[in-house]
Amino acid sequence: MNILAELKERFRRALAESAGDPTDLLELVRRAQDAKFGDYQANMAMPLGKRSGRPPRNVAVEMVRRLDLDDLCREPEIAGPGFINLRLKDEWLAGQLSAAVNDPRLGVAETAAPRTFVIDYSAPNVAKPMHVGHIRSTVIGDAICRVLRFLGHRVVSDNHIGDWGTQFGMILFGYKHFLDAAAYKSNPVEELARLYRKVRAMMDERPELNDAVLAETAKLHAGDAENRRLWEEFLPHCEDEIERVYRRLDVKFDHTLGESFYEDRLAALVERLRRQDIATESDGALCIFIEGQKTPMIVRKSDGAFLYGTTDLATLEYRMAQWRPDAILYVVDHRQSLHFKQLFAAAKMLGYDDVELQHVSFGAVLGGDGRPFKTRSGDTVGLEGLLDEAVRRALEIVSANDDAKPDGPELDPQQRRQIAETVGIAALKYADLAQNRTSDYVFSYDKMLAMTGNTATYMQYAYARARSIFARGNVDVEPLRNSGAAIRLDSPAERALGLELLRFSEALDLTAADYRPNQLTSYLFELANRYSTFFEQCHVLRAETDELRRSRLLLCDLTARTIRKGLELLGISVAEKM
RNA sequence: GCGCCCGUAGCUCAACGGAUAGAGCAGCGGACUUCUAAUCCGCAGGUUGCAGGUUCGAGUCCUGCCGGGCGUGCCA
Repeated sequence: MNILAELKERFRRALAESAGDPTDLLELVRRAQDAKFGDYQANMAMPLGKRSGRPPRNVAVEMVRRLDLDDLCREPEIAGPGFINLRLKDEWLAGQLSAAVNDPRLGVAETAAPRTFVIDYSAPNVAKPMHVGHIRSTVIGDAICRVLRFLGHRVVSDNHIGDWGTQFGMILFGYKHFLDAAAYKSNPVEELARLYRKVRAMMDERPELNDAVLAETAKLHAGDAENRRLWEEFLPHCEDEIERVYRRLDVKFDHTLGESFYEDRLAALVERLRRQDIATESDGALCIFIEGQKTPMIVRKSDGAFLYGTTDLATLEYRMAQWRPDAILYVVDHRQSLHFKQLFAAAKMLGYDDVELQHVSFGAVLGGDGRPFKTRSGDTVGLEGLLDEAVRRALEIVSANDDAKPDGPELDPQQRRQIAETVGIAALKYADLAQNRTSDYVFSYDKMLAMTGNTATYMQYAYARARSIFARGNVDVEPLRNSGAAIRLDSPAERALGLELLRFSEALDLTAADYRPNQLTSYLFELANRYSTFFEQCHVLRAETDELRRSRLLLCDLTARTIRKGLELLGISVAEKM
């Protein structure tokens, strides 16, 4: 059940008699900002009054008279200039919760209008080790995939890795001049990473090396046998390296079609662009000039080489032909907004105007000096080191907490390590997911690895506490769910929790609408918060009556399942004990 | 120069044109003989960068200014 959708439907019927499309007005039905105004509110009386020249309060009164809400709401109240405040009936809430108890989807319906999405995210340069800057795209993109899929959309995730650019020129150059053969043999990934860093550092000191590195890249692109052979040898190692990180982050892709996959399509594409007069020559380069934009998108350099815009255009064509998507999302940091503007404009010129092309942008990660975080700067925080640090911190807290349990520790060292891995990685992911800002943020261990307050840990803890009640009380949850036991919402804490549980569907819709996982983190935080209050105030196992005990157990069960599902959709897992 | 993004509590951030701008962290004060205190309850903290404008209503939209970030024809 999506309460908001149901309320909108009721208002739609009430508005049916008035002329015009009520869609905009229905957007003014929303959750109450403050609980003292009720559960939901409708704010359309003011614009309607304006439109018709009548006092908004009169409009509101008439609206209420036309509304048919008796089954779900108490008598609506009109307040202020014409706000219509709605308070849901406890019996109706309880009935909806009972329905959710027996629904594997927890009351969330699949969309009536499924779409096909291609989602482009993560996309690291595989020739160099992943660093902290890669987290955001990977984690946000993965969460968007999971949410859209759960809502019933078709999702194709595609990791457009950088496997064909200058970075390979750098390791080719490094391999030819500075290879430690023994190290390469025993751990190729590490040795390639070392070579990358070494060449990177040397280029900073001696710019004249740029030409030599570019020459290696050019030879690769031109089909030089040795460079091609080496590239084919390096690539699997590079992919192993990123795959290890993805496994640890629990991130999977349907496809990994990197730049090199499109290499042999570029010449034909560019030729077609030229034939269709979409691209024209300027200063020796082949350019697409876009209306209203000063700088063109260059698709072929004056030396004949193609650029990443060319590859992206070829990639877009391939995706359109292969998957016929309704939307392609690019989860990439905001610094590339001009590039995407150009790419999307060029796609339109090629006739792709039936597809939603979205740059789902986010701010860059800055170093401690406030400068953009770059691999080349000496103090790079490698992604794996960051994961290790998160897990290390989590282990300290897990151990301290377990040691402090009233009946003594209940976790063995192996369990503690597993929980620390779950909690630590979750903290890291959550730091990115909880943020809406497109502005940059300064890298900070403390911020990324925080485990108190609005963090994944808080929700995982709420989950573990809810689950432990069933273990402690020896309650078998399946029969309880099937028992048809009633849910009671007599106390404020129970009612607040129950209402929040029924908002899951709304939160997912909000998340999908603007591709913003922070809508889901906010919801889960609020839910865990309501549960924590409930947990303090309402004793479950020692409830006054058996009926109340069963009702509260069902609330615990629903809370646990909703938190687990919500976190799962963010790519975060839970632990049964913490 | 031009373009895009951002200025909200000490810090990090929420807020779909709607009511008295909300959280977390940090600070202060309470709550573990009671289902896990990674928690809960309370207090304090704001001229939403500045100045105009549009609107019944502006943190949100428009204009100008100040401050910051990013991008800007042959890197990705």
